[in-house]
Amino acid sequence: MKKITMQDVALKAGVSKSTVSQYINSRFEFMSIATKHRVEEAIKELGYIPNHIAKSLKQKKTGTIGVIVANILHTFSTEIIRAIEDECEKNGFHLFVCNADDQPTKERSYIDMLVAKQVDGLIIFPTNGNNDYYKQLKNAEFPIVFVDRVINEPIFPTLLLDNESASQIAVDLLVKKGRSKIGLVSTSIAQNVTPRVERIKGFRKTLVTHGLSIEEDWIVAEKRQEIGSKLQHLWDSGNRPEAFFATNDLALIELLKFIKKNNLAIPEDIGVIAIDDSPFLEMATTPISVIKQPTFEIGQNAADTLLQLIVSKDFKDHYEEKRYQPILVERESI
Amino acid sequence: MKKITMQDVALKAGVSKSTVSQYINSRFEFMSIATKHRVEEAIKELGYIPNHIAKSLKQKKTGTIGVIVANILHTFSTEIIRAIEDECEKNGFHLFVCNADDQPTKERSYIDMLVAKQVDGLIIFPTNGNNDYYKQLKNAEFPIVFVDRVINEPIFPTLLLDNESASQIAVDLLVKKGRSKIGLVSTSIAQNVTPRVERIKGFRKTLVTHGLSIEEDWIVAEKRQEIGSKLQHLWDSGNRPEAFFATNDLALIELLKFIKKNNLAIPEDIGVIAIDDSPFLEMATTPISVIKQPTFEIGQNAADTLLQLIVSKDFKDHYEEKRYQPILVERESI
DNA sequence: ACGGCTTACTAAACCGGTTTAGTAATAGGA
DNA sequence: TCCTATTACTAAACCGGTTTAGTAAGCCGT
Repeated sequence: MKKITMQDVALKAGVSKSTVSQYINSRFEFMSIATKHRVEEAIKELGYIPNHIAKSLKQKKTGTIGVIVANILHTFSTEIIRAIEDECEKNGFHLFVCNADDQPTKERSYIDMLVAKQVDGLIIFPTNGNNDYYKQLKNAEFPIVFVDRVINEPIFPTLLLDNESASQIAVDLLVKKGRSKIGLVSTSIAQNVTPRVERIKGFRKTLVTHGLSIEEDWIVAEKRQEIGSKLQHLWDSGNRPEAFFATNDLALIELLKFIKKNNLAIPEDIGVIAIDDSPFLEMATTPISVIKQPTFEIGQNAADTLLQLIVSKDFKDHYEEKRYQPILVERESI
Repeated sequence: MKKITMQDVALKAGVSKSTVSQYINSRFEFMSIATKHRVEEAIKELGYIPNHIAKSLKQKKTGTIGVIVANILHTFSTEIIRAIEDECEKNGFHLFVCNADDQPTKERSYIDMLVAKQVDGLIIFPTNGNNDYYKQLKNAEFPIVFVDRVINEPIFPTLLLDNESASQIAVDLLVKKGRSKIGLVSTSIAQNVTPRVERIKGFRKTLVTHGLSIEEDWIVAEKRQEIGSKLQHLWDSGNRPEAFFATNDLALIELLKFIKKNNLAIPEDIGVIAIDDSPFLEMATTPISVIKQPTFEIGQNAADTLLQLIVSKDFKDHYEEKRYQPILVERESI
């Protein structure tokens, strides 16, 4: 069935397609009331829907933004995306969301695809394996904002949690509650992922600050599927921490599975604190204490920063990282 | 900075842009090796990235699909979307995902926006307030697949859970475990949302099948924010069920909050079963029994059905609903 | 009455890639 | 040597909306 175009509307209304375009874009300064009504009627009668593809080709903008997430399984990622979506929508932009699964090759092909689709800008949770390509895009003055992770050079605005601070808050609270034997659970740092690396660093620093020794065996940083067995091994060795600090939600899930499996009571047998929240943690039998990221604010700022870059085209040589303060939500698990 | 076009590449390689287009589209049948290499070199040297906008205008297809979710807060929605994404990606399509918040006006404006962006098809979790518009799109032979909810006429393929069966499985299990006083918790049915309505219907039917009376006060179907107080009221009245059946994950969250607030033990003081799962339910102190939807299969089939409709353009007058069997995951909460 | 300015509208070029019909050169067979 | 078919490549129209420069009519002031 034939698609209705402006030409069809023009013929129906007895005007030119330029006039129809003026009408569609609400440019009425030099348009008579009679013309206005005829075009309006024709559009209604024919059920005309504009084709944004043609408009985008001419105007060299699409009103779309690409978001490339390193690992969408993290709850905080989807929360940040929600905020980005809301902010973009307010400004007439829509998102393509892609999940790179922490793979640089996947990330690269997504960047290519999104650039080919002429997105107006990108928000990337970078995997850290495409640094040269990021530079090329910088040279091409393509608008990008990084979120959650830092790359080797600050060529684009970068927004992320103050990770060391988050760890410090966690350890400070554990110590305050009388816990001095503290373990840490993380997903793998093999790829040098910023939050994980920084959180472990913050953990170590704060232990030292409290005059506590660092028990290397109590730091579990593995692929998700291996966390459980590593924790079991540690537990069975007899030299056990009194509490665990999980550095993200996926690590927490594995930790809770381990705790369940060993029939441990929280906080009697083992204390628990984690970074990132979930609705279920609040209503667990023992509600879990967490350190939240201000995900809404991060997402909103990321979107605003990108939209500003898109409009202004004002590219700086370097950008200062923007760090966000973590938020303690103290419940009953310590 | 000027964007590189095929014309630029053609000039650099000493060929026409038609030749470059042939190269880009891997049409080498009538192309000499020398030409091939010259074009390849030029593309590499200039860093040419194709503009899919121009391509889409000419070919009248964009390789994008719109997904409009009625309420993205439901975990199963995001699981279905993940499956749709995976399947679309295999076939070279990408998604715009929009959240209608159960509002027909929002849904309508998203449909307009996505059609204007020339998406090749739509997957909609329909809100039930745009039935005339769906018909217009059917008449225009625009490819659509509905998921999770049924509208008044079967004009597009529709995939959803066998909701009554899901409720039956829940009630059957509760009865089997000796529970005869059973309450139900749901989010609001004010908008006649298919799953909620059908699940309550299935609940009633199965109670009757078991010779159990239907206690109207024990059926709580409210806006999410009002569930807690309604449950409290019911509980305080003294006439209490032995177990609750939550018809979706958001209702379950409110139920668990209520249970927590009243310091009730699961399953000693109250039994719990719900439709839809979450990682945390497995590792709760009392792991919660659930009835899962085969979300991956539903999503994959929805994507395949739409892609087939896009390619074949074979529109039928009517379509049979496709119902998916629920899956019981029996844990310890009954 | 005439000239200049404003109003109302329009023709056609453009955005960038696709595709089709056309052209030129070459090779092979009669 | 000539004719036909194939190979290799290209010019230009097209997709649909935007935008700019142009045209015509009318109004106002001199």
